[in-house]
Amino acid sequence: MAPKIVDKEAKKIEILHAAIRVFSEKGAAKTKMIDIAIAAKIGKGTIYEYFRSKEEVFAGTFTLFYQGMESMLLECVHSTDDPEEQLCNLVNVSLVEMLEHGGEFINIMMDFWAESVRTKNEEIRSIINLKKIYDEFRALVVGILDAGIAKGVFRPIDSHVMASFFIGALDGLMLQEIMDPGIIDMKKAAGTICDCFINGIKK
Amino acid sequence: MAPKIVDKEAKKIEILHAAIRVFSEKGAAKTKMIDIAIAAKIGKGTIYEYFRSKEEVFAGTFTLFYQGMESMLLECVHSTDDPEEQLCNLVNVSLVEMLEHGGEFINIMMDFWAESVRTKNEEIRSIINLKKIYDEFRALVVGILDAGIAKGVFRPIDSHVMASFFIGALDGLMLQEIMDPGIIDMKKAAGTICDCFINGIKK
Amino acid sequence: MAPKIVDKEAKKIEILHAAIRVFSEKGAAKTKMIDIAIAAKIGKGTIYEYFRSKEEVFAGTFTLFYQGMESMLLECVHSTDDPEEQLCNLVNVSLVEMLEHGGEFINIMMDFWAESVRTKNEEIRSIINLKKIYDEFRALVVGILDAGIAKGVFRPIDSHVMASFFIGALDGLMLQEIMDPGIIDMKKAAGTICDCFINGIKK
Amino acid sequence: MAPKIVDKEAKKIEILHAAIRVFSEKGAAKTKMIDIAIAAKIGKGTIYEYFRSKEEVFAGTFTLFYQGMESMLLECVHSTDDPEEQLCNLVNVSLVEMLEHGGEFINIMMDFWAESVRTKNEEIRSIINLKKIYDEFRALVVGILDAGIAKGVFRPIDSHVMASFFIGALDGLMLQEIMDPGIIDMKKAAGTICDCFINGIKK
DNA sequence: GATGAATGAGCCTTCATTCAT
DNA sequence: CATGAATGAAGGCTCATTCAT
Repeated sequence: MAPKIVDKEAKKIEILHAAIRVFSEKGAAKTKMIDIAIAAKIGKGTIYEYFRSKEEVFAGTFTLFYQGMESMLLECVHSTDDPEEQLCNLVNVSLVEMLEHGGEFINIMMDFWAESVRTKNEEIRSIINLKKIYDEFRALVVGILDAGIAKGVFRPIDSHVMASFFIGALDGLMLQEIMDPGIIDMKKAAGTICDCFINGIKK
Repeated sequence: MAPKIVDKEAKKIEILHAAIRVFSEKGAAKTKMIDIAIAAKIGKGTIYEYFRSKEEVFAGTFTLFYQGMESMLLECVHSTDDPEEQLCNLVNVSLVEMLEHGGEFINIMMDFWAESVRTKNEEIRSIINLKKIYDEFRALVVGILDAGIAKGVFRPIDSHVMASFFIGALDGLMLQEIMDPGIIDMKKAAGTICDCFINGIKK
Repeated sequence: MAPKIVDKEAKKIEILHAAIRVFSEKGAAKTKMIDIAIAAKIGKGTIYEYFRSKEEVFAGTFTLFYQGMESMLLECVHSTDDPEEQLCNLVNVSLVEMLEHGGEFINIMMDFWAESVRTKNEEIRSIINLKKIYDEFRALVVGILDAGIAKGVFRPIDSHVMASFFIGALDGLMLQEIMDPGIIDMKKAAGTICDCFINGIKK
Repeated sequence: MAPKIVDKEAKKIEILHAAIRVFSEKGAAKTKMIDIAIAAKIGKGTIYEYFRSKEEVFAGTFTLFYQGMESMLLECVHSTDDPEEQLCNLVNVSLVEMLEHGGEFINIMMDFWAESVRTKNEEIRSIINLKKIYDEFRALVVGILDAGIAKGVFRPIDSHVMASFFIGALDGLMLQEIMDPGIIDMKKAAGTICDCFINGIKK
């Protein structure tokens, strides 16, 4: 029984990874179930053994994405106590690592954004809840900034606005990278931005 | 003859505005031609008197958007010679004005991003050419930064990376505003960001 | 008043000739009202000043066709009393003259055939009544053949079957000419066929 | 695997037969996909599992028709060496057998003629290539006639014109039968025509 | 009268989902 | 369990017809 469940779960993840590949390439709206099936090397009907609908597959990819992102971010923050270093870690992880290890997620993110804003399906809305996730992300950064301010490392800036700005910059850079892959030297950008951002708020 | 042309063109624009409203609300993929027709208070078939296909309507909304944006940005830059002021103008226009006067465009922008990256239709690709538009936008900001560096107002930072960062931050902030309207006090944010950004690169 | 009516009638005929051109080229089913309007160099709506529907235009072209054909055939027969000559005249008129002066009719005839067999519209059926027309045509030929038999010029063949054969051959040759224009040297064919046909039934 | 292929192919043929029934009754242009689906007792979408478009279904019916006709004609010719008998066989097969066993084909033939002449779709044109088929048919008859002339059975007539005449007569007779079913006693007609035709060219 | 902009019924086609094997 | 053949709801688009000018 137990191994069965594990297998079921493993296959589900497999399908989700296939789905991510296709969503990322074609966009969720233009992806057909058969595309996912082919990418997962299974039959079209099999998907429905693991998911009730296309929307549920989409929601599944989001959950997978979110789990990965969350652990990445927390790791960044927990690896040090220095606010400056924490921010730099976030920049590096977001820009460099994400592009390298999860290029597909970046592309699919556009669909998450769009779906998150517009879906009327309450179940989906509760899963692809980017409002909440951005809130959490902002809270994380606000925490770092406030700690820095408290330590006297940063100027007493408005940490909420600043966090939004910080997160926005990361998203916006990724967006440009998506629109025109290679246009931005991400390693260089990460360095410059850390530098500039810290500079802008340092006491 | 002349009034006829004006009327035809005016109706086209009217339809595009209706389309923008619907695209922005439902997303382009989930928008049906009948939705646009109803929003424009015309018959379904009438749209095809002005556009050859749904895709062409979508491309039309983009062109409308782009024209508005372009003139806005150029206005910002031409109104002064001071690099600092120019950057602040861009921030203000992007965040404050755009949200106020073009809330719909912000929403529809997600569809432009997605379509721009993924469409295989060459004609559409040549119209919704965000790669080119971002290039131009970056060039504009690079010009400002380089002027500031030349004047000795800014540190000798990598202006291309900096421009990407700057533009990214604006996009990213709008994105957060879309995800969660009202979460960011845009007027305040604009001020803080001008301040912080200039601070970060000022000599 | 009188000239008005003449004008109306003249314009109707003009439109019908335009319609014939287009029907003949594209086929009735694939012809659009706008095609006819353009061919007639009038506005789309104007057609409806003269005809109630596309079907009525189609029926009109048929009537025009039928009138022309009928007078042609009768002329053939009335120009001589000799049965052999009458048959040869029919052959010549059908193959040579028709192709030369009414190539368009030949093409459109396929649509008359098809519509005649299949229309369920009783009004149309009563106009495009090829059953009746072929009956008349057969009766005409049967008359010639019977006259020839009575005169002792022809063998006592079954004149009804023979007439069908005769008419069939003319239609069938035109059909081949339509499928592959130029494949048949019609002048030569007319001669050979007169010769052969007469030979086959001559005493 | 093998049985699967057979089944798929069998169902395709089944659909084609249903399509032929409907095309033949309503005409290809006025036939809707749903009509074919109902005639085949399947769902509308199922047709698209076997054919890519309505046009392809139409082309399929033609191929079915052509295969049947070709084997029929060749059989006629191969069953004997006597040119006279070969011609009579052709007459009999065309008129009697075809009407009895393929009445539907006769009706649909009008659509083949029309489509063959007018389609601009190159793929369809290459399938419904009546020009080629009539060429082959004429060549077949020319061969018989030339053999008869060589044997001294037939007069030295122009065999190409004669073949066109012969084939034309068969088509033309079927056409009259379509226009007015039963008007022609085909068995009698076949006999009379064999007789007359042979008589007309016999030495 | 003549026109062409407007209309919506109707059709082809797609694709998510079902279900018999 | 896995599959893919079957399905029909749904949507983009066409075009005959209407009607205000």
